[in-house]
Amino acid sequence: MGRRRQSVTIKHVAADAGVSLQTVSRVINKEPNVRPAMKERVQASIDKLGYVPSIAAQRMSGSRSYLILAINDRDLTIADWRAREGRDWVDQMLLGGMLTCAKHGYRMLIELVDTHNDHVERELGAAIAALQPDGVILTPPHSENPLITGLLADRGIPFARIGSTHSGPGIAMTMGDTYNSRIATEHLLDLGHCRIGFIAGPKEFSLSDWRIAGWKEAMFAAKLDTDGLCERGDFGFDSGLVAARKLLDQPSPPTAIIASSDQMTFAVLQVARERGLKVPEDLSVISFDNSPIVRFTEPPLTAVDQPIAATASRAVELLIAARDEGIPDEPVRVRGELVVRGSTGPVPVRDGD
Amino acid sequence: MGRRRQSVTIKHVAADAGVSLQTVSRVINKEPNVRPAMKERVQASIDKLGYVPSIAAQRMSGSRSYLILAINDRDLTIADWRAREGRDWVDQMLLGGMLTCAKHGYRMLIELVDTHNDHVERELGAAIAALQPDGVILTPPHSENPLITGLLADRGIPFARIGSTHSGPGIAMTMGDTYNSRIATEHLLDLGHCRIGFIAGPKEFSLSDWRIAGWKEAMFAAKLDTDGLCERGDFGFDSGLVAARKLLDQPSPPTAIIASSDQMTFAVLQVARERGLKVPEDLSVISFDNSPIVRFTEPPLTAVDQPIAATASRAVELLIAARDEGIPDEPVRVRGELVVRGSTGPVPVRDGD
DNA sequence: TTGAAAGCGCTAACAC
DNA sequence: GTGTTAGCGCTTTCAA
Repeated sequence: MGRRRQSVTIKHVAADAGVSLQTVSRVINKEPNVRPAMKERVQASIDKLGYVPSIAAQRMSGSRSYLILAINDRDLTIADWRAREGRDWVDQMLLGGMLTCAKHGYRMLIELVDTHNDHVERELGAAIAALQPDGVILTPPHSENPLITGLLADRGIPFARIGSTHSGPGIAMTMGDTYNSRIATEHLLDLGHCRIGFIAGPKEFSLSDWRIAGWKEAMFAAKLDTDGLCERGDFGFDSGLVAARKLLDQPSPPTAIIASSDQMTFAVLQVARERGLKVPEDLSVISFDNSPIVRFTEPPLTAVDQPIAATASRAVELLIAARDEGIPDEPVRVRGELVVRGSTGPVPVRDGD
Repeated sequence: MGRRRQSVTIKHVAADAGVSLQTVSRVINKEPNVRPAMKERVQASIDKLGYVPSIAAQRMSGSRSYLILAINDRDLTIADWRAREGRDWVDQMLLGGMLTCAKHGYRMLIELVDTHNDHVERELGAAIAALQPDGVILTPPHSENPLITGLLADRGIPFARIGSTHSGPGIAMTMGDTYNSRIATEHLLDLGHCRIGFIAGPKEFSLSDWRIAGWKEAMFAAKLDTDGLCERGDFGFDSGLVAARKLLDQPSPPTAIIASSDQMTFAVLQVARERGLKVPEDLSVISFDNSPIVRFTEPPLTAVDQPIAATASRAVELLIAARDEGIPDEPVRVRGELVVRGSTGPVPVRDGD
């Protein structure tokens, strides 16, 4: 195989343009203090020779690595991939992240890290040491893992915490969970629903409670009661079954249910089917996530779309800008939207009312 | 921000262990000619200090970059991501590729390249120059683009051509299209079907014809006629409609149809619905791809599963091994399998027969 | 505004 | 078996 060397290096360009390496470097990095004529001459050589700087060399000499690391939970991600149930969280991150990276000459690299592991630090530390990324994007549940945020802060690497509003190091970002939950609730209120149940996610995720807050906000604004209308699940199907049954077993059951994940919403659908409740005639249902499959259920689900791509894109921009401009000290909010499909309808008229 | 330096370098380890840099390097790279006791001492220092080599530095010194580049078609990939229709081609590549990379201390990086572009070479050349990957995975339609394969061959970078059996540079790999198509056909033959239609992909993809070949093999083996039973589409829904109508408009229409993509299969389903044909009672249908959504149609589709993860994983292994062992000169086949669901059934008994 | 020198962290080549 | 030297391609000093 033989050792591979860069075919065109900064030296070739310098020789071709008849200038020093330094001048070429200045042109590459768009530094000031280069006479336009000089700049043009160097650029011409660059184009002629098809020169592209080696990021390894750039990184070596203490400059940027042009790498952004997107950290995802290993087990969750692999489980999703293997399940092949159409969840496209990773794809949406790539869509938003990669394209924005490309715009700035950066690359995005996905790294799977096991949160529930004693060696989180070792794992992440190794990735950092090996890759020397210029920025890191953390997704839940990593975003609020102090071992991880601490490590990154120590190393002085800019990072974004998606799904976290804590103050502290890094860029706090949310996908507008409170807002999203509120507009979902308002959609149901507009349809005349008064008893709106909510199936929340687990406490470990901050966003679980933000979503509850959005729902309560809307309910309180409409002067409606929320007692007994909130159950918790773990985002999974089975937990959704339990929660849905609890909600619908009440003497005065909800006429609409918002569930904090697609899987839990599927569970609501199943429980409704078991009890002969038609969706949306007897029960309206709204899902969170809006992953591809929600269009293939019967009926297709009205769902809160998580703006994953937009958030990843914004994160990349902020991370790249962090070098020169620092990071915002307020949480950055990227709002989602409600996609109305067939699972929500007017409140049913109750027999005997 | 200040320039970030590696916190623990090979020097620290060398100093801690009281040996030369070279010895540490030898231990890292598992080279022979290091006395076990020495090796142990060095390893102890590595562990103690939590040392991880910088891949930038490794790459700089003419060694490996520990990077594998997976090239995908830009437009197709972005369109899939935006459409959010659950196609998980990229995820499956990551699943197979990333995990196998990780096993060997490599990383996989996705790069989007526009095939139908004059600057393919410039685009890919830039990625190569910037990243200096140790290997490249090409997917259709890049796999058979001579501009791309030529460039890679020139640069001496090992690469895998998925979906290509051409001889020539690089590792030719297939996902067993002929075989897959044959077993799909045989499944239908076992169910008693004799008139089995086939909707192929476009000529630009070699695999289109391999699939036709597999279907014909099975049909010929069963001494059945294939005349007028093969139409071509472009993998898209609309082309599937046209093809399905042509097939079903015949005086003696097929009782089963195999379509070369999920979208074209959906089209078959729709045409069947239009004509009041029940699936699978009146018409059996088999899809290629087995992307997540095929489980959500009515009925769920019997489908040929493309072993994307397994192929990516194998590609990574071969690419990493290429450095020391060279590449296989025969095409590497990774076989898919037929996933039987609800869209295939016994041949219908025709009225009046 | 430009250039020269030093060094980033590591490995290949060679010496011992 | 182990150490020494030189150099990868680039950017950061600093000098002119």
